[in-house]
Amino acid sequence: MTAASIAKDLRAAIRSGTYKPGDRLPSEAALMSNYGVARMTARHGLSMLKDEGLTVTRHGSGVFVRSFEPIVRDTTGGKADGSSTVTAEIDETGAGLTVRTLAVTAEAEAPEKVRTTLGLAEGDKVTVRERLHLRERKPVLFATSYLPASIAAGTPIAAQEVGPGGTHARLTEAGHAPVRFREDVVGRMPTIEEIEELRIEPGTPVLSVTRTAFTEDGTPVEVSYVVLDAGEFMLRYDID
Amino acid sequence: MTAASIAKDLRAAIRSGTYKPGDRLPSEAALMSNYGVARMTARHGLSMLKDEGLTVTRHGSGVFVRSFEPIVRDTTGGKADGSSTVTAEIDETGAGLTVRTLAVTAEAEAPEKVRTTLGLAEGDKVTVRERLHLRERKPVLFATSYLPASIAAGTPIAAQEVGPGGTHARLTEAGHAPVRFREDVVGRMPTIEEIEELRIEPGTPVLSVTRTAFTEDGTPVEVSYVVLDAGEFMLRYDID
DNA sequence: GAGTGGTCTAGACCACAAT
DNA sequence: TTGTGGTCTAGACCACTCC
Repeated sequence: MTAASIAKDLRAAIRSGTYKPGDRLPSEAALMSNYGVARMTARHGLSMLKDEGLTVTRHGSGVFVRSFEPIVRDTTGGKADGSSTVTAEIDETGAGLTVRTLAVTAEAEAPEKVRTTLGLAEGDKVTVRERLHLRERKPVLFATSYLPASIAAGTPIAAQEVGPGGTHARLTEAGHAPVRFREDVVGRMPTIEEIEELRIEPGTPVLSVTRTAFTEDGTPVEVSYVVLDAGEFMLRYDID
Repeated sequence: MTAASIAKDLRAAIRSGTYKPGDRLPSEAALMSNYGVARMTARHGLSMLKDEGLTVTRHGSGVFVRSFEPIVRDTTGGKADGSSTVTAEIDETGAGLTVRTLAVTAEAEAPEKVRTTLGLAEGDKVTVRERLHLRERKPVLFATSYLPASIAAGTPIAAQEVGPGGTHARLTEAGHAPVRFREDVVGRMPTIEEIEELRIEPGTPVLSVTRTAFTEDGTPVEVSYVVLDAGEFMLRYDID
């Protein structure tokens, strides 16, 4: 019962404010002598806090209390001016958040899942856009968007630079204005790839958002798979 | 590097379908002899998968591949008929999901956070409702709602049974129809209390939703703090 | 009873940080 | 150089599951 009780004590101390965000917790050696336990037991106690997302460990320097200052990703229904979620994100946080377009493929095979969502036939091609959002150099969001190549190929959507207003503005110009959106949100632990790509701290989940855009007549024109570092974001939905 | 490589091998085997949801992974003893490592090393490899939410361990019986079949919590903007999110949840999943009202307090002190959100003065009382949602006996969602006692006290909202249509129907009858909602969603690891209350598996995050309901003139009439087992839910938002 | 995971000990060597 | 966390070994005892 000792590892758990070490964790319990430290957790209580963090909650009560004895240790504040950024503070260093007692070292493994200190816990060993304070509690009279073996090193693996002290470590286990500390690792529980890490798995709860309460602390971050810095090799060679210590275990520190974590802080949470989320970026607010505001997804408002109201403004039907074509301003996308992406721009909303940038506006919200100002200069701190930057977007990097990683890759654009004008015509690619559609994965099964995408084909079903977009209602495409086998063999139909899609335009793929991959982008990464960074906050102060740290990657915080990774998104892959798929659009029917029959709509997007040959437009700026299939180019590296989409132009002002983003893909939604281009879709509107092409007569496929997206007016309804569906976002499916799940929370889960990151895959190894996501841990590397987003440099996610142990004990931090991701939010996985599947976003589908529909035109007025209900035709899906874009599906995006967005993975966000849950330690960096709050999703805000304003409804009705 | 051995614990990590055991995890890597097993992870790959799970992804490729060698081990399917519900299947049992090799025991610690098997991994010890297969990889020629000490028990703690084999355990550490397995614990990585658990922390990723890929597996569940059953004491005395083995380590098993986990499955994910989410309840869809549909939060549609459209239907302005007073049907609440709660009923939507029930409708979605049918008989599997039940709601239990844990406690109702007609007049209570408002926590600082609640007072600010609802725009109350110090000393103003609130009506508090706590409820728990269960899926096949397992608790999956815990919610605490706060309403100004000046509105709710003396109405069925402050009673154990709110009646048909829920609190929103009662608010509408009382001339405080909630028509706009804000949901703030964050993902994080559960607290110890949440792990116990919702019986959350290790490696499973929670979704924490702060929901605020506003009347036509922008007055907040209810704020709810909802914690969902992320291993059980998908949040769906239909926008515009 | 045999097999499974849960916890703990006591010690070793390594890698990184701060000084 | 000293102190920090990261990893691994070899063994012990316990608690739970299934036959």
